[in-house]
Amino acid sequence: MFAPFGFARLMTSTNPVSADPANDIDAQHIRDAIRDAIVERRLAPGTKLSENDVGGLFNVSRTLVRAALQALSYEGLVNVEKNRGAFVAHPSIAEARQIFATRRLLEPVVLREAARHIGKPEIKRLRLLLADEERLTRERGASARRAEIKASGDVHLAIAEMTGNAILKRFMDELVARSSLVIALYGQSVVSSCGHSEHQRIVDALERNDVDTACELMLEHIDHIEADLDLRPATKSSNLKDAFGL
Amino acid sequence: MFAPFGFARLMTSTNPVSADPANDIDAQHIRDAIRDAIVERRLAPGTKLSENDVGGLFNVSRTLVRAALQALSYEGLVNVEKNRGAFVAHPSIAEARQIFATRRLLEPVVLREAARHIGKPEIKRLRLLLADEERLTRERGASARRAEIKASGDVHLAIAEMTGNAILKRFMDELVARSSLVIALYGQSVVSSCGHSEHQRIVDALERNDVDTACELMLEHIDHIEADLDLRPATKSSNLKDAFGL
DNA sequence: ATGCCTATTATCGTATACAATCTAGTGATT
DNA sequence: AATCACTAGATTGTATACGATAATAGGCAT
Repeated sequence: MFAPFGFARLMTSTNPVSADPANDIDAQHIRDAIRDAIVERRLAPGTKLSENDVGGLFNVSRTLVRAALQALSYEGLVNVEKNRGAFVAHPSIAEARQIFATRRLLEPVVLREAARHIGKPEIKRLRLLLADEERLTRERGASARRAEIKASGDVHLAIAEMTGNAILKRFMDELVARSSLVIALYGQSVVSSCGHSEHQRIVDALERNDVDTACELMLEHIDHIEADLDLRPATKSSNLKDAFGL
Repeated sequence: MFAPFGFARLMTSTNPVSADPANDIDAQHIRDAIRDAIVERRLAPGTKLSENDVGGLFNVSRTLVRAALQALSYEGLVNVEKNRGAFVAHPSIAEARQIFATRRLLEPVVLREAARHIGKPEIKRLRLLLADEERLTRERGASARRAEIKASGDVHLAIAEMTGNAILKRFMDELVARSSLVIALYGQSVVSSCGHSEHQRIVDALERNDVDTACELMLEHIDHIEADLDLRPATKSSNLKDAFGL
């Protein structure tokens, strides 16, 4: 069987790999490519990631693909089922709630920690990200939509990076990536036009050194994202929907 | 070259593997064995984990060993250097500080979250862990010492588990494991006789539902652990020490 | 037509093989 | 004596091969 449906989504359109002469692709490269594809929702939750098919796309053996999939499994973006294969994670409603619960717990901590290291240049960098995000909001097309999703996460990650704490940053990496998966599954609106202005207000508060307000806004922001999800206890149709949508 | 120095420390003494008939060892098994060895400080930071040697110990091929080492690398317990091999992590002073800084940020959050789910049975479970810990404190010998180290971490992990949040729990898993590594490297006293009574007071506070005090005690506890470390900027001897100690 | 059983095929799990890279040791040169 | 160059050995990186497991399809009985 061939890659069942547009597996080529895995590749960024500007980066054809087949017949690439200087082709030094390693496991990390593959891992990043798959993660980007998942986070930008080019790969739907539940999609099977066959070792052969992925390897074929990148012109590498299963060995490297396995390494990449194993790493992604550790990040919670991929589920590896023994003797069955790897699938793009398909978080349950309980997991979805847990991911957002953890964000509500961690983001204020991150924000306060970041605030201690934020000065003029950091604010400037955040403003640039916000500008990017806003520009994408106004553009049309699927590609802009994907970029917007990524940009929205990047704001949170940039703040995490400003803590200067690599561990904290990595925890946030995981949470943001998995959130994207949850939104892909349970999101209702195309979201984030509201999300953007909220980011802006958070940065405004940071600029005023008003960390308490920034934290409150952050919590509201997370609440709004979660409110846009349909986390009701699985109208049984979800099973059917999977069968068809896939 | 053979396993340079008592590589057999990797194996738990009660679990001989060679010539084991029902020998269904997988990557996870190896990963756990190595992690336990690191956390219980049977393997010194910086030790090279040769794929051949480890594979030989478990009677498996390099394939499984590589998978295990890769997973451990993601947890921060092992550093994999390209084309050079895997080494038990040897956290720098900066990393050590970061690990404890992150614990100071996270543990209060974890504690408050856990407190919401803690009732009589949870307190009872913690008391049991404390009893174990105290018993080990009084026992003599290296094996009791190792068990004590593990027991001390288990108290923190049990609390994390009581949050009911698997993600948070995993974050704490990583932090506690890496802390053990830092203590192995920079610890001065054999520690933890003080640590135990501090755990006890934290649980006491939890039992009284006095979460604020529990958090304060937790922060003091972490401070005490860190205070026992020698995190001065590297008397250059550390390089020499490696050469000899290994 | 439905359900159960078996044979086939595809995919994964692990070991092995070979190529690329690093390390150590030897000897020549300054 | 110290440094550099080079070769031999060991170790890792990646591909491939083979056995094990699970999904699939076809035949038979009900």
